[in-house]
Amino acid sequence: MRSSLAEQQETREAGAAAPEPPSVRQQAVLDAVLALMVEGGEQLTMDAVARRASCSKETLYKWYGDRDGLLTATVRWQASRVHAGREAVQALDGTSLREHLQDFAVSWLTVITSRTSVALNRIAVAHAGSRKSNLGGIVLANGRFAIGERVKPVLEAGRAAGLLAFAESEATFRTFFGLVGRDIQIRLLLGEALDLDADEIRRDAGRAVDQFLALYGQANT
Amino acid sequence: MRSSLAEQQETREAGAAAPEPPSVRQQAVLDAVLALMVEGGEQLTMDAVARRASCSKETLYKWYGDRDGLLTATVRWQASRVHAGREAVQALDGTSLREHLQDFAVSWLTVITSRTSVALNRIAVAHAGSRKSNLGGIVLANGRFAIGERVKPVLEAGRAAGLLAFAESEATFRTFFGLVGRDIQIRLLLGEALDLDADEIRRDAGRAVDQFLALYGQANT
DNA sequence: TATCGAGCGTACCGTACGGTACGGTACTGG
DNA sequence: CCAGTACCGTACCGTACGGTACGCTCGATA
Repeated sequence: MRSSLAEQQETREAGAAAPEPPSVRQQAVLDAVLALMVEGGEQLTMDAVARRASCSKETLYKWYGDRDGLLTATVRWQASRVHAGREAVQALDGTSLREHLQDFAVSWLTVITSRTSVALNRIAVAHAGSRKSNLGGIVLANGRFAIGERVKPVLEAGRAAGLLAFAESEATFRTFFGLVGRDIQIRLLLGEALDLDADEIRRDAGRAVDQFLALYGQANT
Repeated sequence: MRSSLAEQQETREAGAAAPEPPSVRQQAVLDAVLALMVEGGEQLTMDAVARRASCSKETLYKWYGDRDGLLTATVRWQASRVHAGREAVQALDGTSLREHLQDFAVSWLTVITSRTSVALNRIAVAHAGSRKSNLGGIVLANGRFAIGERVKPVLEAGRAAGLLAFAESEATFRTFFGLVGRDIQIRLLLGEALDLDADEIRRDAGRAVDQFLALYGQANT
């Protein structure tokens, strides 16, 4: 865990860098890629993408260089859509802290259980095995790390308000992350068909927040 | 989550079924596959396996039918090695409960951070995308579900001894699972290079057990 | 020693897929 | 009206890889 801190930083950098926003037509192409990924049946070949997007392979290569470039652009494109703006955190009381955490938990669960996320993560994981162009880094940067950066200020505001007690916000966030996600993501990635509906997600999130506050909360929560 | 319970059962069945134990020579072949997976550099092609194992492709096809069969056999082979015998749980006191949980946490963290597990899970995840022969099911059955089945009796014994309070052991185990694993597995699968040494694992496990007991423990723990 | 099966090494086949080339069309600016 | 540009569709190339065929060696059995 020691050796990787610098690398995480770099990863986050790399993932955040957006070379240039795709044109409308290009977005359509990337959406076609996403659609193919989610459907999964088709083999996600350049031919399939071109057919699906009604464009020529030559154009794909012109725009994205090679297959990896296309995949990378797709991952970035999806990432750019997920980013909800990070609102500034002001004064917190017990209720609003709980609500914030609940929101994070719900939106995180919603994301990781979505067919898009599962498909994208599968691609990225598979890719991480064979090196070159780290999709994994981008996915991490825009998923796990992005939400971490959004949650930590809330935790710190909670601490400042005397609602939470903890030493390192990173470690504390990771506990929160574990309580929320548990075994869900790995089970989905490995092909299990658990589909949580909005209600179950809300209940799950609620339980996670309760547990988190039981561990880190102070008196008046 | 409702619809998948029967399927989980089935998955577990499927994963547990061992058709026939591989001969020594066959084990050597499977070990060669594992080695290639872990090294990752090579492309895990049938040629590569044959070369590495010093056997002919024809033999591979004779023994395993096709590439999928080989992969499946490899996953099962690795699984068969991980299974530590499940010792019967007798009377627990606070200390021995804590020790048991600590052991589980340590061994789980050790497994999921091992290069073998990461490589294997990558393969299985990639495979889960394209259907057919569910490696994912096997990995789940022998990883996540197997440890669940071993932990739950301990939890129940702890409850019987008045050391723990909870309603469903499955849900309780999942919380434990989340507290132990947090974001580690997904980060590793996505290619991050965090390598925990034995010491960090022990500390991590200790923290997880502390937190778990804080949530579910009764007085005298 | 003759026979046989198991299995190694190598050569081979078919195909899928990444990547390139090119002709044809529509739109834009002069 | 004429370049020039962008891009679609299709045909094509090279190669990597799954799967098969075959000759050869070696150890076991009679």
